[in-house]
Amino acid sequence: MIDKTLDTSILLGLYETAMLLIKQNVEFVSKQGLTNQQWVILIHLAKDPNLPFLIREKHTMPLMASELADSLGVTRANITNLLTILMDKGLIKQIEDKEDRRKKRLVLTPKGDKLIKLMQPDRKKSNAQMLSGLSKKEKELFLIYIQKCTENLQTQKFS
Amino acid sequence: MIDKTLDTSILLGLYETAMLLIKQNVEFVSKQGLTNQQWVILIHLAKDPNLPFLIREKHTMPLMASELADSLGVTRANITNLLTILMDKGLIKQIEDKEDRRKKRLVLTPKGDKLIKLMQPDRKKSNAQMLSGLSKKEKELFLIYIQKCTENLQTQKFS
DNA sequence: ATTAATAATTAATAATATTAACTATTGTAT
DNA sequence: ATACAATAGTTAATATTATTAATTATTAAT
Repeated sequence: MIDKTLDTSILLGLYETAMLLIKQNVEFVSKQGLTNQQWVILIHLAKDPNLPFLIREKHTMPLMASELADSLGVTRANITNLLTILMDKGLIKQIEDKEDRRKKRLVLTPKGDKLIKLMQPDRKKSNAQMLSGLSKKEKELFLIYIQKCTENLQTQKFS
Repeated sequence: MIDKTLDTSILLGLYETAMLLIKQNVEFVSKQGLTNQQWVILIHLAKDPNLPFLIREKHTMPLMASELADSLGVTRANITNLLTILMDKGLIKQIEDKEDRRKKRLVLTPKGDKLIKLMQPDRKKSNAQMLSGLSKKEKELFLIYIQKCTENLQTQKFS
């Protein structure tokens, strides 16, 4: 018999919430012909200041594929596939790095930029709906708890 | 330019935390030759009282495949595949429902039960580590916020 | 008695991601 | 200066995970 604990209830709760959240997002972005992963790449290139990866690390130069792989937690090969699709759609383009010719910097095209801007209002509405019923103070605490978890999960790797 | 908001920071934070959490769990359960989904099914059959699905709905009878599909948010066909693997491994078994012969109830075998019990100590340790640095009071608030999100995400479907 | 609904399964396929091998370029250590 | 390692990206083959559509069996509803 497994006992009921706060820790495990939180973990399984987080898991379920994230699954629902992804499902909803898949629905949202598929209206624009995007997959969830493609969308996440686009908001990275749009420098969304809410992205944990961009909060933790300052990036003055445009991102490259390997940095996206880091942030999304997938392989570079996978990122290559996703970027090819986004380039075929004309939403992003690669720029060669003059200083290091191995690197390719990634930026939104005007079309990609326009698409992200177009989706913003509905996106914000849907995000607000997910958190409705929580006060500003509660949301601030919520964010702190989430960030604490991420921190713990990332340092755990080295134990 | 996308603006920084509490709502979106929380949403993207949740997303990242869940991805890290799943990665860690995949590592944990793969040591026992399980995938993440297989593991989630096993703790359902072990009646883990921390599972949101089991908190929301009382189940006196053993679960059936369609209920698992509901809880995991996947198709019944997918569940069938997962159950076949778990039965081949001898971790679960099907029991025919006498009252309704369409239904098949799912239970752990002694081997499956033993495996779950064996994994519990490490599981609890890892869950505690994810939440280290948070007080009991903070954890209680955290759980309430998570449950509020799930609620909001589930009612949003009908808008 | 017929039709609809529910439960589970099967087969084919879609999607998503990984591994391993390869090219090109840059960094490092003799 | 040369050799070796490391980084960045790509490609091809494959693994995985999940879905859709069709099928069987059983039960519910009209």
